[in-house]
Amino acid sequence: MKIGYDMNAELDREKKPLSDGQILREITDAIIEGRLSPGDKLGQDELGKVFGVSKTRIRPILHRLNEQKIVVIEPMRGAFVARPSVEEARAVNAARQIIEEGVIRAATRVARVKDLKALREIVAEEHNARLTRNGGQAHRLTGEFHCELARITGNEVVADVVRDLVSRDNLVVALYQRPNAAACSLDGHAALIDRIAEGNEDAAAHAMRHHLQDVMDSLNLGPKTGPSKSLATAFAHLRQD
Amino acid sequence: MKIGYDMNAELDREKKPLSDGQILREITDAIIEGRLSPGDKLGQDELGKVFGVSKTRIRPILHRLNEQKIVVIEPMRGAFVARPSVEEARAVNAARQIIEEGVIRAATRVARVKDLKALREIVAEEHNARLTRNGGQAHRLTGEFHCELARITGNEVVADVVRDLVSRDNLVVALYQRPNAAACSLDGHAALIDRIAEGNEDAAAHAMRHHLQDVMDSLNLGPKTGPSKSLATAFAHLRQD
DNA sequence: GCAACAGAAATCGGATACGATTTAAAGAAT
DNA sequence: ATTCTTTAAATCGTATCCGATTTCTGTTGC
Repeated sequence: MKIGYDMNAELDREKKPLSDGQILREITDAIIEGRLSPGDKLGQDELGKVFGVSKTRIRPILHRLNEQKIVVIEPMRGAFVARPSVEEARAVNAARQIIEEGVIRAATRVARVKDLKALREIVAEEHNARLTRNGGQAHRLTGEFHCELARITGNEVVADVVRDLVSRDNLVVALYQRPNAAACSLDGHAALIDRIAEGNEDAAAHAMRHHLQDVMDSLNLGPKTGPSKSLATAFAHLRQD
Repeated sequence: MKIGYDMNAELDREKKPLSDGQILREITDAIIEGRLSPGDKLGQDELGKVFGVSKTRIRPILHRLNEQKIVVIEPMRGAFVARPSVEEARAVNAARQIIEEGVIRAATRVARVKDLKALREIVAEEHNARLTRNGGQAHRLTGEFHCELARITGNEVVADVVRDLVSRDNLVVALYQRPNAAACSLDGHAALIDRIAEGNEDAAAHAMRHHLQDVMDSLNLGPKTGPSKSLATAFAHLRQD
């Protein structure tokens, strides 16, 4: 399809110069929510058309996603939605077991009552989301629990690292979808809070490792290839006709 | 700060299209080795001239450094060498204490004889570098020890996280380094190896926390402002006349 | 009929060009 | 003389353009 300058006439009607962060979020959401499947091509020009910007702004965004391991870039070929291997999925989970052990140990040492309260609040929200069949929200809150745990350490750097890992793990979980299994995370989180409340550092660390391992075991690590969808349909909600 | 005027004359004669990774390495090295001081401006055009490329390739590199917190980017103003505050320095060190505790615990569980050998090898190199008054090399190896420790876990993701943290900490140390103090890291590393060899996970974790704390305490956290140098002199070794 | 090859179309990576914004400097007024 | 205003210079962010590489397609040969 040939594009001309007359198209801008329609676009400026609803001024939409999306920021880089918004475009990034749109793409990541599209991937995590399954509107884009692993292996799908992310053409620079095509994405530029979708978001109404030039590929000049698309390219660095794709590189950022590449650093987050959400997309892969093959030189002179283009960008594609990452197809995380089973080994990679295991590696991310193992990394979380290693790093979040240190995190929960530190959190256990410094946790105050209000911190436990915040954690319990998140678990309660998780419970509600689960009851209302709000899978997406529940999924998000599951990650939020671990981020909040990192926040308890009072260390912004640690929180950032954990957030990145959780985000990456979210992608893995979304791709290796689990039909129903997710309740285990609720019990796991409650157990973690109890161990922290007890001030038992070793027990908390042990519980964390097992909790993450449970999440890993609940995944379906068989070969999974979803159908490829077009970029236009994946971002259909952005269109204005 | 004035720049050199004579540097761009003979650059077009050379045939050296450096890769993005090489340019990235050059800039980070220049910052960590002190050839560029915190607050120095990193002009896109100027850097492009230095490396013989267009600013198109410089910009994403600066953004990557920005994500690593080595440079800061102020919108519509430009990129500058990061000037980490004392709080930020403490935060990075604290993050390492938290995360590397998990790392050394995992490493202690799985370490084999060859792994210990590799660690001792690095310590030996550190010792040599210290003897030959090779401060830069010693400094680099100090970080390499921790990266190797992360590598023992067999987890690439963990290794990447640790590498980022070490790189960031290297910048802090380079900025707040006291003239002489650095020998403590040698003894600290040796002690860490001993604890790992003993298989004593708790002792290893304890030693790691104290080792990192020692490094922190050895810094001079008073206000420190180094002299600004020009980009031309900072990358003078790249010139070929 | 199928495989191999050649040319065309498409797309990526990079350089140049241009408007927008900030910074620096020069000039006028009190 | 100092300060405020205005104007010029520099630099950033983005769009457009161009060569290089890949992929697709149509043809040829066996």
